[in-house]
Amino acid sequence: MTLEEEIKQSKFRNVQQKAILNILFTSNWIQNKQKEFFEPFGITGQQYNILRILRGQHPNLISGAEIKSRMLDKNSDVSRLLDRLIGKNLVSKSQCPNDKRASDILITESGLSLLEKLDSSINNLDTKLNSLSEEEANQLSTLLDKSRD
Amino acid sequence: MTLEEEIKQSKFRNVQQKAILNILFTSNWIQNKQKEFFEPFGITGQQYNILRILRGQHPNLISGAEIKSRMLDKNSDVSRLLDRLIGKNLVSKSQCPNDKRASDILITESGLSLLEKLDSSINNLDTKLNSLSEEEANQLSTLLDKSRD
DNA sequence: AAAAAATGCATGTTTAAACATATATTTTTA
DNA sequence: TAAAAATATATGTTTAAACATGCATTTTTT
Repeated sequence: MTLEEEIKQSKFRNVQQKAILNILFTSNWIQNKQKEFFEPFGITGQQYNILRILRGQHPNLISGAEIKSRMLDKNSDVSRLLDRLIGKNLVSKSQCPNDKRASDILITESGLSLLEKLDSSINNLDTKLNSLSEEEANQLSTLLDKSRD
Repeated sequence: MTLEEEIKQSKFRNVQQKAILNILFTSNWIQNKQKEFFEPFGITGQQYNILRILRGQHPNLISGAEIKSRMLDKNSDVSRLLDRLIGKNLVSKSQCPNDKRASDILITESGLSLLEKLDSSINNLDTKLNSLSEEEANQLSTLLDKSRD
């Protein structure tokens, strides 16, 4: 289904504006699919985003600020997102000895094994979320990078 | 700045996944710019989305359900979004005589004149939000449509 | 070294999103 | 036509996002 059909709109100010609406619409569409996917595992897309960052870093420690700088949504309330993950025992936190303001965040064994469970089906999600060829996917990324210039 | 730089990540499961992250990141980026733009006018992006739909329809009446079907975010809480717009006197609501369940929504004069004020600078926003050529913008829309197949 | 600025994080508060449920009405089905 | 299903909206409740502020610590400036 094209954007025009999805939002029942046939006229746009210009093709650039149409592309913007399409980005916003597609982002919502992706997030809805992700929500369905993560729901049985008891986490949200944002929480998954943090767990993935922590695994990428594991077994190194990482601060909250560093996590924030790597997130997709730069406005995230990392402090309370981490609280929720700690509450689920997926993440642990301790004071950083070198910088007493900062905290050392680490993914727990339980968090790692949750991610492993997800790994097996995450490829299904990728293909469900994006049916482009390699070349097309690369083109898309290039255009998105360029559109933010 | 490329996605890799923006989220400090150089490896992705596959190019499709990278494209997905880029869509989500770019959508957040756009929404942040829009928020800045709309802030002085006292409305949010979603509220603007509704006002635009209502102007497109004006002077015809339109139901809440029909508005919802045209919105970018299909999960929108249209009922309370309309309440807020009515509170600002930008929109009016009455019971639909043909279908007593439904409501007839209409943009007010005040709503129309707000949109007119926005029109003059909205093109600046478009160009700020998307620096692609016509051809590239079309390509981008095509790829996004295709990625949702 | 003292003062000023910046940083990392927590937390209070307001606002909105998410989710479920309720109600009235209309449409469909049997 | 009576019963069942679907529709349009409102609203209660829980949860999270948004925004601001505060505090301790570190870094920079003078």
